[in-house]
Amino acid sequence: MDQRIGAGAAARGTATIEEVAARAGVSRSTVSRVLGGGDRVSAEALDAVRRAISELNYVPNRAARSLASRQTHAIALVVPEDTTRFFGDPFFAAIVTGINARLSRSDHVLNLFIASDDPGDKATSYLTGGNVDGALVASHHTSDTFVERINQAVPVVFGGRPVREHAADYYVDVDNVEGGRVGTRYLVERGHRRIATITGPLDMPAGVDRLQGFREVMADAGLTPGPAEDGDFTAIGGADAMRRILAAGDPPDALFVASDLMARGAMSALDGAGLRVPDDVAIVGFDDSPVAVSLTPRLTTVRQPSRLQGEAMADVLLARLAGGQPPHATILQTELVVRDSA
Amino acid sequence: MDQRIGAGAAARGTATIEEVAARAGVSRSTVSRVLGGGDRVSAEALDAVRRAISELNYVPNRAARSLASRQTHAIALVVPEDTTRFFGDPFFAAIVTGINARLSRSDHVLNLFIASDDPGDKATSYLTGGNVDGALVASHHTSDTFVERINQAVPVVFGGRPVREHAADYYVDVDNVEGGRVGTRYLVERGHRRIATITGPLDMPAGVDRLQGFREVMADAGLTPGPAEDGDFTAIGGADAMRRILAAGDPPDALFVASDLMARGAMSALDGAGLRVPDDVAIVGFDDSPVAVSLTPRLTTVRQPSRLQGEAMADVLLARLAGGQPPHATILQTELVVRDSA
DNA sequence: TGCATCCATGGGAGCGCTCCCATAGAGTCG
DNA sequence: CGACTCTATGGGAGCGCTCCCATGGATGCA
Repeated sequence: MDQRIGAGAAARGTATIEEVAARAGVSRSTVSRVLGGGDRVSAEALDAVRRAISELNYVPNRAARSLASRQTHAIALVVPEDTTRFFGDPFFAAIVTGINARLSRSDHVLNLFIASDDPGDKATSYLTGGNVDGALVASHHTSDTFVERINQAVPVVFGGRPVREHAADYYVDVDNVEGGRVGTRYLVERGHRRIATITGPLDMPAGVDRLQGFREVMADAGLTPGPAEDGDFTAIGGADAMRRILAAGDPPDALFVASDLMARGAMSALDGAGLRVPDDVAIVGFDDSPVAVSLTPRLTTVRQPSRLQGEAMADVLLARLAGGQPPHATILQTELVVRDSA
Repeated sequence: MDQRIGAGAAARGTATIEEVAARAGVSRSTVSRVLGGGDRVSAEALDAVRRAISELNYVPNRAARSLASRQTHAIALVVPEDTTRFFGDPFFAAIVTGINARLSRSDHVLNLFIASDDPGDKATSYLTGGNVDGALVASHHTSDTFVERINQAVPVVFGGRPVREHAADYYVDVDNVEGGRVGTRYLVERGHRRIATITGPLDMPAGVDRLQGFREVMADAGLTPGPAEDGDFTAIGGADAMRRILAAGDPPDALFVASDLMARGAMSALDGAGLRVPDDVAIVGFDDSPVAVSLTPRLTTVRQPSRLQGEAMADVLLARLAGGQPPHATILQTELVVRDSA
């Protein structure tokens, strides 16, 4: 109700640092030191302050702290324009979960920005205007100009290798080339010979790298790679790509598909064409997202540690903010999960 | 690079309000008034200030503003524990998009909180500690104790009717009962008689309400409702529910399914049982999320305006914060989208 | 013409915190 | 034992803004 707004504004009078100090019988400065980690504070003082804090249920005022320290303790999560797609993909869901998990162990808050490339955009000027300490960019497409601008204004960590990679950039990625190799190698080892692939968009490093892994293994095995069709990392795109592959004649006996979602599309297209998985066509996906086990047959897939990737992104950014020297590139390993589709 | 951190901290010296004032030849106060909406400011002053702002590329310092105004201009989006599910559902993706769209037109920022029910939880004390102006709660399950606590500390708007509805609560929901009626009525009008339903979890209002709509129409039509099985709003749950319905014997000739995701599961189970959609069993889903059109046959479904729901949630909260008197309940209408599955 | 009223404007005070410097007391060392 | 160092502590200043009140000029009305 409305009085709750009023009450909120009043109850907002959470204790201040002065009140905590008074109760603990120390000065403001000592409380501040305790808040900052408890260095240079005697054991008794530390104890008294901690007790006062919990008795008064004291929560430091972020605004005051930011103003004085010139740090915002806020981190932006910048999400590419196409939100529905972003959130609709379990891969991103896992990343966000990981970021959050790491951040909840720090005293930073996550600000969510659905970024548009609108020049003079409010969000951009907010980010470059000193209102966040750093940004996590989950864009997997061309690093639009606004990302460049943000990258110049505050420390940024990219999820996935940036499109226009710059030596100064920081990013956390999965070893997509090796993932592509692992998935393809499994198919080769199982005796498949006519192996096609459905790729991610080739303007995205993840799409390119997985395809490269596929090609390397095929070449090493002395096999001619089957068709490679772009499935756009979506279920619909995967189905379309599958139909194009089938329309080309000479159906493959196996398929390396660069995402689980696309594999789902491919499987339904295969089904429509009367082909059976894995008997007629074996399929290996990529992600090991929840959809992998929801399919029939359950999908054999290359697992990428997406949640971990989110945590690592936050980790690297936090390390940079703390003045550390984290590596520019953090590469996480993939793992094959064998189920029923291959 | 690291010097970028330093540069950032220095470049952080975005112009201050005083600098803008000096450049515009007015006082700090006048600039502040312009920032606050430009009331009580002469046309010339207004113009000069606006020009100075854009020339200096001035962005107000949020921390200082918050500290002085005792408003944080931050709004929390509280997401239930189960993140993967939350983000994995396109329904929620649409809601988040809507919230963001509305907020980007205000000067509020969105803080994302993946809430755990951990008592003494950092996030909870942050939220109740006066660090946000209000919260949007996307929980569709039991309103856990932490939500209660937040609800007492700051203005909250719920997405969906709260489980334990309280007269003082604000929420934005879809007319689920009517949606259930619309979907079922279509099936009845098409001549189907043995109509079963797959429901959402019955501890969620959306699950209960859609079922109620289904039952009402069946009763009005003088039909005996077929089995109602809980599909948990997931694809897997939908498939399981479908199998249970089939196992009960006497297969229905139509199905009202309370979400598109569950409809997808149901369709694959039907397919496994050798039954054809819509010839053997007609299906009406609920949501009209992207999966509806990705299915074969494309799903006839009850569209709910999820993006709009997100916008409305933000709208109501903003209105409350501005001291307005928005209605406690905002109910959005559904609409039948006829495609190929029924 | 005089006085009340209104408006645009300027400046002081203060939001709650951190940072820096000063200080007192306790050790340490030659 | 004096000079020095080190540690814990307190308090002033100031972060950049908003809010409130005072001011002076313009306007309205009798």
